[in-house]
Amino acid sequence: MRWLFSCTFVFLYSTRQQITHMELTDQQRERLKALEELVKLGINPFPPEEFEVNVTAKDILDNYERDKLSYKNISIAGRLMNRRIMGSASFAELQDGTGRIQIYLKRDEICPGEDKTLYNRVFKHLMDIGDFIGVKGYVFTTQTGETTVHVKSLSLLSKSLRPLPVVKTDSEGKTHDEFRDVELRYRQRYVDLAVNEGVRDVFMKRTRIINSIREFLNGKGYLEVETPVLQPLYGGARARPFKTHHNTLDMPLYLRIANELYLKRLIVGGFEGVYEFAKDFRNEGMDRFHNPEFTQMELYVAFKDYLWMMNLVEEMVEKVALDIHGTTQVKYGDNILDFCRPWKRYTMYEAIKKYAGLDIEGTDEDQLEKYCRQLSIKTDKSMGRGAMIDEIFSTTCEPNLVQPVFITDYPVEMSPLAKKHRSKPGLVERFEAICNAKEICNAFSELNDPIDQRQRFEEQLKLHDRGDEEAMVPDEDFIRALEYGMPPAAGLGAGIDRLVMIMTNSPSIQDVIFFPQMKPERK
RNA sequence: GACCUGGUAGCUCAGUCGGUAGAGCACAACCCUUUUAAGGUUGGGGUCCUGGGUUCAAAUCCCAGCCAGGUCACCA
Repeated sequence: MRWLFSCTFVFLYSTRQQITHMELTDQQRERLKALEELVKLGINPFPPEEFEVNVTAKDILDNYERDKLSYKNISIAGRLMNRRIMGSASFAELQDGTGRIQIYLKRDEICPGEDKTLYNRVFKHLMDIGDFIGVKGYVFTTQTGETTVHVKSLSLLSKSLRPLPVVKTDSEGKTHDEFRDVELRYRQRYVDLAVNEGVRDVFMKRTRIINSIREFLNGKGYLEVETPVLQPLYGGARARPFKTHHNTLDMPLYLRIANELYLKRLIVGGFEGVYEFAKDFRNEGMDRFHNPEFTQMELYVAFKDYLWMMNLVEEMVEKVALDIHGTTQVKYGDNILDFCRPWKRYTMYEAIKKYAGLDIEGTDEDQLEKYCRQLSIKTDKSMGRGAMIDEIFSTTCEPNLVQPVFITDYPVEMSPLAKKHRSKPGLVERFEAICNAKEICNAFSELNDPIDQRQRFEEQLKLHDRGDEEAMVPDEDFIRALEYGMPPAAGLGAGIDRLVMIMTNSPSIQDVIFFPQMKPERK
């Protein structure tokens, strides 16, 4: 109780300090003055009472014309976004969670008696753009044909003390003074969401995409699970981790870079289909395709292989496109991407033959190094066959892969958790789905042979000792689990952020993550 | 990490050859009863990212730094 009291006291004290000592802009001072005057008039600028809402902006705009009788007695709340005051009558715009609707206020209707303060003083001078208000009244259509709420009573629900950018759209649909500065938009996403039309829609689509995938997987009978974010050993991907420390246990912990090894332990335990939408963390560079924390959906299904998983991925992503866009064709930048099944499938060797004109099947390291030189790809001694093939693929093929495509059968060195190919030595049973030149999924027939797995980990350890910080560290408990026996299984990792980028035509990963990572503001 | 570009009013942006800092929206005051990027009149508002330097004089030129975006590298 005492600490609560002192916290509250410190909070109030520091708030007052800030308000009195912080340098305020003229517009902030105006709003504080308005707030004081409201209090003097007996109006609480932050009232606690519920304001009962019985309709949304979208509901009115969608249905009023068809069903005018239902909109005689409405109550709606939202943010005041624009005002056009014409003496004793005014138009304004109210924005709620569903959209914007025009409201109409007449002095003598909201102030039927002698006292015109509510209109003349409160509405015209003490309320500002950004304030939350509640109105009651009825819906009508103006002379120019705009569906509008005729206000009979008006109340202030929450005062806004900072000026919101005013974004306007003209009759041709052109946006003026859009809140555009990306740094401000990402740092103050609340403002971005409040004033920029379309931003909210991107994030609503993000949730719908995740729901669509979840629905699909639940429909197949797979179980959504949760596995540790804090891991004593990081594994399941090639990446540098974030390291942290547990005080009581006095031991290092890592934020997960993947959850693969935990989900496979669950397959060992007898679950036959498990998935998780996982926040993963990778301590690497950032650009418009990489945020240090990102969302990956991983799925493991017993008794299946990577060929089966390819069909599932096609079905799943096609469903997402249909759920979000109603068609398999999705506009991204200058391209129309078509997710209609079946997608093209190339082995990695076929892709390199097609796009680089090189036949690398059966080539030795010297020959590959020569090819790399031809393509001006830098090589070093740590690079084996696999690494060079991977490099050749990413420089010559990937940029050309715009339409969704599966690339299959990767070199074994790059895939320490994938099962060796049933018929092609040196390769593993793995595929990536690539779209718009970026990987969106990665999957394999999971390696379930504990002896082979131990050897792969040992190979990785050698790479690690040579200075490869991304090489995987051996996980003895995982091997122990495999030794008890894991059924054959197909596994998948799907980059949710990148899928959302594509489905929402967003050029940067920061556009699909509410609060992308940023350096602190200097103050 | 390297290179390129940018940072000016609350927002969006101009700012010429180095010579007292500009516009639109927003804000304040006034007018206006169906407007809609409402309109009209008047007015206020600036650490020109920060710190140095050159100069009689710097938003502007030079150097260093901070933040952001882009390209590359690293990385899936």
